[in-house]
Amino acid sequence: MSQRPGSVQGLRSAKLPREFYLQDTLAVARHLLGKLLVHDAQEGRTIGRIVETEAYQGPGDKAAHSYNNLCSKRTEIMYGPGGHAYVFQVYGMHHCFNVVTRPAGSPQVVLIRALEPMDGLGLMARRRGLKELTPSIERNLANGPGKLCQAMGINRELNGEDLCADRLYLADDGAAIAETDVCQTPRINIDYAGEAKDYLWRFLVFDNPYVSRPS
DNA sequence: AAAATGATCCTT
DNA sequence: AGGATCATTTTC
Repeated sequence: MSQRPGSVQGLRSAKLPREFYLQDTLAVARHLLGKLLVHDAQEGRTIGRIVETEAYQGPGDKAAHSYNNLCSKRTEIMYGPGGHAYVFQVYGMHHCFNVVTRPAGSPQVVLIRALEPMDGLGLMARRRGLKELTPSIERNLANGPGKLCQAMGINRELNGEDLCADRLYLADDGAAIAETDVCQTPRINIDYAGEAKDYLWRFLVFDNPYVSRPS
């Protein structure tokens, strides 16, 4: 079954414009819920709907890689303009995909933590090293930052990628998450971050089966 | 040059 | 609860 570029399952979808990413980081994290993440790779197209995010708000945020304006080879992409990919490797084996927010000079990002698989599920399963696709496996395809990168084929080669271009981008297909369906919790695995560990900067869709951890 | 540290995932 | 596994960062 073929699909026109710019359309998903028959519905027209619009790529998010640069201005979207320049907003306040908490607003970006909130409004990325329900949006589509699209990767057009050589091996095929994969699409997932975002159901969980975390905001990392720059120099004053002890959990952020850019805390204290730390700028290194790894973090330099965060210091550029919003709307670019920040991809890094953790624990030597997993990748994390972040969206850079705010104008240049303000090193803030939103970590994408979980997706509901929408298209290219076979390819996602193959990349994840899974043989079959049961509903239970489908829920485990992209319910974590490392797993979604593996399923979507996102690695450091895509670090710095312009999300307003055609390879890797986010899109709005008209689906909206109601305020009453948005949960906020502390961020995951940042116990080292002092008082910042309690900030409610994780956003997830209430009762959604594709999140990394239930609300 | 060497040691420490993970924005994770999988198995027990 | 613990181990895998290694790039990046921090410390000597």
